[in-house]
Amino acid sequence: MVLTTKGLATRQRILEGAAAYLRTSDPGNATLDDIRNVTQSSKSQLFHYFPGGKEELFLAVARYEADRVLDDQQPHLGALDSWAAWDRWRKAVIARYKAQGANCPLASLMNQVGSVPGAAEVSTTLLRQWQDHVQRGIETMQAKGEVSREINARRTAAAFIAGIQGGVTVLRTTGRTEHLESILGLLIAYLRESTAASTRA
Amino acid sequence: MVLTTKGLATRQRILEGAAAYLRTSDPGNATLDDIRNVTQSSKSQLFHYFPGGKEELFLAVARYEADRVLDDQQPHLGALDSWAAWDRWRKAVIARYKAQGANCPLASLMNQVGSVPGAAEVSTTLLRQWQDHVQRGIETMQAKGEVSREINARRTAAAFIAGIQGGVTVLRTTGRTEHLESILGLLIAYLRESTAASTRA
DNA sequence: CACGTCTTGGACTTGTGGGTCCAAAAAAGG
DNA sequence: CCTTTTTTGGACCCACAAGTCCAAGACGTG
Repeated sequence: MVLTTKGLATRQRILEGAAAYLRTSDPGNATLDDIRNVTQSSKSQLFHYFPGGKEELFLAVARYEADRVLDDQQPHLGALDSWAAWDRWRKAVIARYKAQGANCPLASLMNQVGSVPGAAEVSTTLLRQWQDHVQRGIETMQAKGEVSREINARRTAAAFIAGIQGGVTVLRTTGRTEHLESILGLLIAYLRESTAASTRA
Repeated sequence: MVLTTKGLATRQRILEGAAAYLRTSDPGNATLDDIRNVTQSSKSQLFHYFPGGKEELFLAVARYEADRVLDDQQPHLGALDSWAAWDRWRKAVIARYKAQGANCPLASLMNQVGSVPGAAEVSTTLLRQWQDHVQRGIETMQAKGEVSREINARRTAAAFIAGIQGGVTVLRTTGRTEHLESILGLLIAYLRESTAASTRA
């Protein structure tokens, strides 16, 4: 399939329109007709630009959204080199998910891991990149002597990822940000207190 | 609707069969015909015992599964009164979810929070009960002087819930228990180290 | 302008799955 | 037993949504 400028524009319009729509409604119940309406396109356009149909389109949206997740945490996530930076990052994460509320496109994606092939790969990649950033942040703090060297950076970064995911899950379920704020605060406190704790070990 | 003994038995057969089936397959794609096959029942039986149709049946399954979640953590969860007890609980949680793997009935339930009315109530109730148990455990340890009184039991219990949820989410997505083990270990370590930390505060 | 390719509209097909209905079988009850 | 109520089987209906198809429109190129 060769695409002209016009074709690419249409494809992009569909992709972004679909992403925006899926962000405001349960992807599980979304239909191609919904996408068609919201993107002002026809059935043939949908299948022309996404020959794999619904599955291909939704996966493309998932990839698109996965990029946004990390972007929304920048520049903080990429430079966790002081407690102030960690704090800004914490607030950015909370703000992002508070604004997003009950509609987490990535969460819906993860639910399709079982049914849609490529979904596992997309979400696993995202989680890994996310975790890598946090791990680098911890290691940076260790290099500066702000975090004990006894902390296992990789394992602790994994805990951060789990904590955030869970906080978001609870937020999506109950509508309260309390859990997310609590776990993030606790994890950072754990890091900060590690220097003192390490003198006891 | 008045049910005889036989009727109740049939209803129960459907409920448990559906629960077992939904545990081994993505509830999002499950159909009433699937349930019909696996429970050896007819359409009329399904609608006779669950007049609300699919929604009512699935919600009943959700309630049924929600009870199992806490039961599977007993008796440990109900008596978090020593570090050994916390450790047994930790292992029970990990074992439960490791065995369950990618199919978490509750997770699927939470995804329907948006679309199915009663779903939010069921999962919120479960999370609250779960959190209450943990909170009581923390308070018990505080009473015994094993955990610093400066720890906010409620907030920390919330962090545990978020951590576990997230660990399970990652497990469902990637198939690895690493994150769940990491966050649980970290949270308990945080509690244990709090006594020492409080002497600094 | 003419030709081929890319793009688009939308009618149509097809499969599927939730839900309805009725008549027959089985119990319960007197 | 006979009547009434509950239980059951499964054919049927209907709506909806994914995907197909073709003809027409737009656009670039020689």
